[in-house]
Amino acid sequence: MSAMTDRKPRAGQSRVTLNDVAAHVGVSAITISRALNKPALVTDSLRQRIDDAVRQLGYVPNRAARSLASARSHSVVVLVPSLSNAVFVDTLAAIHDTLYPRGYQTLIGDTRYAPQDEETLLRTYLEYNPDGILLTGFDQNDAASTLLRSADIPTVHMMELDDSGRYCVGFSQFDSGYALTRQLLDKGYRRIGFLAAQLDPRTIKRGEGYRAALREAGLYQPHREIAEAQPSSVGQGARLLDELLRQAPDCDAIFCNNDDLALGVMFECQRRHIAVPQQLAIAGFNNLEMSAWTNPALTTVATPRYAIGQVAANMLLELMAGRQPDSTTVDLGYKLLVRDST
Amino acid sequence: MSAMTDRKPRAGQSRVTLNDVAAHVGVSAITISRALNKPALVTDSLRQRIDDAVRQLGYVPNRAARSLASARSHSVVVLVPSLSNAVFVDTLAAIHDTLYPRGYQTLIGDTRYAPQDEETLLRTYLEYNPDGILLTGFDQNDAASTLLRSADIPTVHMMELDDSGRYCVGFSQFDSGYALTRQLLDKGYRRIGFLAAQLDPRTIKRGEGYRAALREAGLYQPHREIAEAQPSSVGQGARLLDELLRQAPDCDAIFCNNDDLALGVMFECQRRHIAVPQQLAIAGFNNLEMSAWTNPALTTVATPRYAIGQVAANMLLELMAGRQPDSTTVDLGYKLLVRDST
DNA sequence: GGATGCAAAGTTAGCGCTAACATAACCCCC
DNA sequence: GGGGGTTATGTTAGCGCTAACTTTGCATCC
Repeated sequence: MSAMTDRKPRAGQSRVTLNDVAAHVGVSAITISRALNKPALVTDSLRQRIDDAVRQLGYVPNRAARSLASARSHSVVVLVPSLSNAVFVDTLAAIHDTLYPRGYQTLIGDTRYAPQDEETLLRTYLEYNPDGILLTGFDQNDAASTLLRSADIPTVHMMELDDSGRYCVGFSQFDSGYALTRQLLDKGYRRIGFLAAQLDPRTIKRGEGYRAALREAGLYQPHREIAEAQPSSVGQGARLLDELLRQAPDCDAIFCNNDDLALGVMFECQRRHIAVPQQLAIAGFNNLEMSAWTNPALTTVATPRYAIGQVAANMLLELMAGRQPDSTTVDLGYKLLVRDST
Repeated sequence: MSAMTDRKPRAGQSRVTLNDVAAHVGVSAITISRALNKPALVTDSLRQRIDDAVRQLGYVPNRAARSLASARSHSVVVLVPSLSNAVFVDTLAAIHDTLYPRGYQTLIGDTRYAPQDEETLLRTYLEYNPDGILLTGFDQNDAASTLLRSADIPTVHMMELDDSGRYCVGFSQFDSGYALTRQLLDKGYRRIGFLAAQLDPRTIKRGEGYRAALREAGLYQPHREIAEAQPSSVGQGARLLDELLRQAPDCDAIFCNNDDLALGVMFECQRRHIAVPQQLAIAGFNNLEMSAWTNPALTTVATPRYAIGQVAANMLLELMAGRQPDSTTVDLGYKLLVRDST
């Protein structure tokens, strides 16, 4: 009220700044800054007037200026290998849900399973001066590792476990592959095939679990295993089944490294009139939403992807606050879901 | 060479800056800036020395400072309603592929189909001072529209068309729904059901296309239509089929608004021993990767989502460069894929 | 009633970079 | 051989904000 100039932001010119708001309210810029960032430091009535002015002028803070002045960007970079995979999308959702209320913006990068792309993305995103970084797995290439080390920014790895002292939240990929295979063995299957695509480190570790379980049972036969570097997909599942049945026609069960492969296998079985699970049992991995609804319902491994995002984000919050998390490694386990397809 | 100080960046202290590089090379900061941003302005030999120094010191530019000094952030914000939907993921990939080589970083926001979340996200992302904005559809709420207007940043809308003068790249949702229904009618189906979930504006428009086609043929019956506000999913497809068959057991075809619904319907038909397409034809929408591999293969509508991302990003590049695109609206069409499920 | 303390607001300087202008160096040509 | 142009580099200032310190105002207490 009283003698306030009523300039409204001049259209077409530069955006409204803190100084504009300050002039409008009749206080100094720092007071506006405080009212917005540390409201407790400003008297109620003044804060009220400031809030009104902000709204009236349509003030939008400039993050670049804030970041430059405070050396904190309030941004967190998350790199995932794929956005086409529901696993990572669920994790991203959890991360956003955890970080956003705490004032951190999530910057998402899709590395497409390519360490080179991951390095490039990381390099670009470091320019944003993130306060924290969330990575998938430990498969960074040398250049990326060097970047990370010299950037010296709190970092948490997701999905996998490791005891090198790096912060990580996930589950044992090896164990989960082992357990699912063990489960098939316990059900009486003896000629168990394995189909994998993409061949990222986690896929490979699950394959190792499969192999270990079969070796232990004296039933491992290399020709029952097909690993394909192409991305995982339903079509890939159908193709790989064809290939597998050609080189090992007597398989009685198949461990598909991903539910989408399993779906492709299932449809291909329908086309070939192979009864599931009577003639061929099918198991998948990840428990995608659809997997409960296939016909027959798909046996799979439920992975705690939302929880991983939550716990990793919370661990990162601790690190960004300069505190030490209780432990460097959090194992969130996995769960076998035995359904009608096995 | 010669008398260069060999200080290496002091670990633990603040990051290496342009000035550090300048001091190391023995030139002024602006020259380093130029060597990195406009290499043609610096002599080859000097640029070589600068590049070496940058590598040696591990210099990472500070985007906040750059953005503040130049009033250009080299960032583009993209808001999509969902990351669980392959449609938007493919569009995002196209956008990144188009913008990244041109020096723009893509900031991804997931609005979860909620206009309120979209507004909040937009508000936050505007703090990054994006040079351009890509939005999905036109369903921004009032506050978001006001924000957009006063921010005065080049904006392109994706997926839908509109003739209000806003820039957009997409296809006619109404027409595609109409065309698919028409196709079913031409095949001789007379009691065509419609299943929709999510009920976002695009879903609704496709439903209107369905209705128009049936009305035109004198075959529209409201009880054959079910629209559910919950997100689309395979499980939802199974549930909605149950509901539909309860209120309209004599349907001879079903238009599912999304391929994942169609997949759920297909599995549910298998469970109920309903022959597809003999007893019930099924059509989906979007042509997800899996749709070619279902049993029977799914009739669906292929949507040009990658092309939409490309064209929208290119249009945005034009706008950000201050040029006028040839037209405000680009219709990329759609394609009926008639397969065995109808 | 003046020293003390605390709360609320202000002043100053600078984060790291680049726009805009200034200068220096060199070339060309009549 | 000096005006005019071109190219390569430097100087200055400031983008919008906040950290750190300073000032002001006011209540409190012996």
